[in-house]
Amino acid sequence: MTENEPSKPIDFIRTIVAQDLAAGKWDGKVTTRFPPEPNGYLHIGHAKSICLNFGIALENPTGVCHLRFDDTNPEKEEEEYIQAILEDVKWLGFDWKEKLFYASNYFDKLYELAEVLIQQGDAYVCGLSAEEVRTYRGTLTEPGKNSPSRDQSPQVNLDLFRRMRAGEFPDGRYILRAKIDMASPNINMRDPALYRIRRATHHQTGDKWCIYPIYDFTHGISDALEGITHSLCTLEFEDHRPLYDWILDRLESQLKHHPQQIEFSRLALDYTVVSKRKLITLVNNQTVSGWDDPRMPTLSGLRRRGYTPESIRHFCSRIGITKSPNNVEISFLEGCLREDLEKKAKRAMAILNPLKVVIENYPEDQVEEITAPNHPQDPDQGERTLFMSREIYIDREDFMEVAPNKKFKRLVLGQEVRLRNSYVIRCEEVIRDPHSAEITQLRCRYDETTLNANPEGRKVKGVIHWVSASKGHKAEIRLYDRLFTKANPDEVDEGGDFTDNLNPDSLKVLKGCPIEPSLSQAKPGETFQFERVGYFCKDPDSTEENPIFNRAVTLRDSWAKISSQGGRRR
RNA sequence: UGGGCCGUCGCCAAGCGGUAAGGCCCCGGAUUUUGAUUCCGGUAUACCCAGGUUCGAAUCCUGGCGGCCCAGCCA
Repeated sequence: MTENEPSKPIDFIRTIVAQDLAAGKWDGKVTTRFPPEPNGYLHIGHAKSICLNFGIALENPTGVCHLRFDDTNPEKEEEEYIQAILEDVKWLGFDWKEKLFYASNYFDKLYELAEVLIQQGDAYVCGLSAEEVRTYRGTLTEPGKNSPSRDQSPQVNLDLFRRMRAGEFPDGRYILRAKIDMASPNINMRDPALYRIRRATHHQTGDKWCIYPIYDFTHGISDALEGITHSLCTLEFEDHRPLYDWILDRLESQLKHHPQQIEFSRLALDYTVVSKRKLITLVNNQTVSGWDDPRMPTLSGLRRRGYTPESIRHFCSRIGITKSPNNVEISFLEGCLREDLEKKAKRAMAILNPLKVVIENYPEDQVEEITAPNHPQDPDQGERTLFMSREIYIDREDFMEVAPNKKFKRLVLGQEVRLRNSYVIRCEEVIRDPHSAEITQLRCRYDETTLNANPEGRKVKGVIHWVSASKGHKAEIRLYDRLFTKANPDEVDEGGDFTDNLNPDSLKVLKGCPIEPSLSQAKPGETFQFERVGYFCKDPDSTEENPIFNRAVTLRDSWAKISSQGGRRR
């Protein structure tokens, strides 16, 4: 599944893996894992991690990558998310084979190891309230204070812990804590919590447990139990590595395996948010239609928008893996999609903003079938049939009564233009609504010698797209724009939040857009290039009567650049 | 502020003491029945700053500056 880039990117993590392999470390094995918590849908940031972990496994003969649900917080997790995550990883193109795990698979073992820690004097049951624990922890600059429970004997701790498990205490009454150092400059080492009492039904283990282990305790042990060699995570866990190592060191006699945790920077995309907390807010506020709204940076949203797995994998490969802030421009992602779709998407014509054109010298009842290639550079993609008729629609943007400048090469009153895959027409007259003065129709004439042939003695430089008025179908077209108006949505005034920067125009719905008939056979999820406009993906909400197309991304538009420079010279 | 991490072109990113890869963007130009694609060509005397070591520093040393993360019984 590696992308065939000219220069294969070898990052610092792959370098470490290669060195370990060369040194014969880990018995020549490399085992990674992708450990999502099922508390939301996967997004583009997860794709980076998935491509890294599964990518490394694929690149090495002994490589294996596990998919493990980090499901230690039943209050926030749901089965629905598990199914969505499984589907998204598969869709992205990766296969965990039989290596599907849940941290909850290890709850018995985890409990047993917690008792070992207690017996070794490395953990104790603390009776402080949540608020007290916070106060005792100290601050960034001041050391914390020892809990009164800190020096209880292992016997007392063991008894209390067993009673915690047995359900003798209410939620929050006690926690199990590691006994490390309340004065550590690293706050994560100030006797962190290992287990809490929480009477919540777990999506995998039901009501078997009323105590649940915390991430720091669970993660490293799960890694060790699965024989993970390289435990890759994002930078915010750098401060947790001493704890990861501390736990595995204390349990060395039990586990006999100590993976290496390596951190890399998480992905940040501009003009969007990549944080499950914020994404779930957008879903709950109904700012978007759901996790798979095409404006969402979730994998399901991108899929519905028209993104291909290849384009996302290529994107992940291009941004690389480092520890420096990975603030990537959204246009970079868009470029990856264009690049992929340029090769793959069949071409078609659709009119977003229709203007009727009547070709006066075209026979009233005549309809010509024109065969056009589905892809101009790739004959293997086949052909489709276009229908030429007396009345057609063109895009309003492709006509101007008077050319604004000499560079304008679309249709102008009194001038000629080529209809894509069809004839050259000349605009003879502009019909306006007598009241509004709005242009309602163009009267044109066509040159019947110009089908698949250039006209004699003159050059027609412009080509515009069109759809037959009588034979064309109608569709709903949804135009998407960035979800936020600021590159960094978190840049807000005092007291505000990221939703203040929502883009009110992130979705525009166009109805009754003329589309060429061949498009009606499209299947949901199929992507086309609407020539001269952009790439569009058929939405699953489409019906027979109302096909819906989502704009994945526009075509690059150098004319927009020129025309927006307005009166500026050159 | 204590601790951890980061700072090379607008963005991503190579580089690991020998005189700044590549990709995206951008700017020219060619071809084009998509102002798309494709194809040519151009773009950091410069590596956060200041000193120092060295024949030679983005790479080593010292000191600054800037940014990100941590005070959940979340992950």
